[in-house]
Amino acid sequence: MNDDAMGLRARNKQATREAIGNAALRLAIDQGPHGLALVRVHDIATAAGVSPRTYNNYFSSREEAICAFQADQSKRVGQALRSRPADEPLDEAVIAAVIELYTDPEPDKAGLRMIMSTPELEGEALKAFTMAEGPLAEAIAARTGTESGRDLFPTVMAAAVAGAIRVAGRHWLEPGNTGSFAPILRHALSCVVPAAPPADPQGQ
Amino acid sequence: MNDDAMGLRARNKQATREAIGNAALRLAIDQGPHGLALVRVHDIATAAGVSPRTYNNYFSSREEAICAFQADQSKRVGQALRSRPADEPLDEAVIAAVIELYTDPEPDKAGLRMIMSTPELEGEALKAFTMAEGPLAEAIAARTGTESGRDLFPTVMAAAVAGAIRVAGRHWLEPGNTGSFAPILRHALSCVVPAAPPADPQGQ
DNA sequence: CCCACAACTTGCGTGTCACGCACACAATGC
DNA sequence: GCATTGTGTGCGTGACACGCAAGTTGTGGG
Repeated sequence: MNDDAMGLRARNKQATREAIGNAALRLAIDQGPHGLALVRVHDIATAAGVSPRTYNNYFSSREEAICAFQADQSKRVGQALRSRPADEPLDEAVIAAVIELYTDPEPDKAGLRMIMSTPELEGEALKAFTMAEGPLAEAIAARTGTESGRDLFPTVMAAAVAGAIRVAGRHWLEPGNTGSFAPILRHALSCVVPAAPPADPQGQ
Repeated sequence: MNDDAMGLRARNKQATREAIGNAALRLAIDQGPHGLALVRVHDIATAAGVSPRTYNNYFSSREEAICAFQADQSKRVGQALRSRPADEPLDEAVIAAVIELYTDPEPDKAGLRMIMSTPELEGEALKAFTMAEGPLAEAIAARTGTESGRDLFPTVMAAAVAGAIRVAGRHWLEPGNTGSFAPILRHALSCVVPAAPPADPQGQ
């Protein structure tokens, strides 16, 4: 998938980035949402097998490193929509793409809970989710034909979809939601995607 | 409006908070989006007439101080919706409330541009806009009757509206948009608010 | 196969910052 | 008036982001 057409350099770079991100997230989860200040840069770097100086060649703050996995996930939403069949209606395509992306591997609940219920991470978490908007808006515009008159539509819809994903995630984390992520996601998306017939109106 | 029923303490506190926020924003605008690192805490505190230590009794980062005005504005969205007549349909009420809030005093374009086009401020800016979601969701739920089955609807719609406001702001700042904020805002909101008949489908 | 070039990692030094702590002072309630 | 509580301020500390200048490891041409 990404082994070819990528030199050794690029692969190593990707690997270290993921190593640092995973180390940061793991350490943060270990300390819990109330002990984030105890996660030192030195510990993250050591756990990832790099020097502290290298760590901040990749990330300029602990928060950014911890939320990196969500940021990378968000970047894939546009691609996911583009890989849907071209004749599929926009609403169905968006819902299918998002659900597919977020259920192939179901998100790590501990990680999601960490970044969504830690006040110090709120800004970076929002940045991470918002990263879906740009590519997603372009993918939507590509489908609708980039109607210049309704220029705002793709961008606004992308923002709405990103927001729905975020809200669905928060809802999924609430105690008592032990089921899978898919139905919650579908329900949330059906609130903002135009003319989307919810297959399960009862949702939660 | 807030002079009565608020002790001397609370009023002073509010005043210093605004003083620090305004000073931070003004200094940031002076340096421009590329010189944010040159805005020192000491300068903000001095400009606001307080000590640096007091500054960070109110804000724990320069970014937070700079974006404070937008955060305070966002907190008023819920209130704005609640003050709409109860018999008004939800879609019209939301659009009217938001437009009213964002055009009574039209937003300061320099300030908006500062917080929306400075990468280092992205996280805090998103936090500021997102602060509208909680109160707004409650206000929406109060109108729809807090249907427990479609529990997600108010939250998702609030997120969509907040996103639309943010996108509209970004669009308004683009060079060439010299008109007022209202029509752009209306156009953006009509993309996410259900069954909203756009009075001007051509928008931009 | 070897070599020059570019990219990446690392250690060090520096300026800035957030925050705990202790104290002075103003506002509040009885 | 007086005790209490909340707020402003100075100082000290620990951590961090980042520029700089090596050393080290991939990359591509001859």
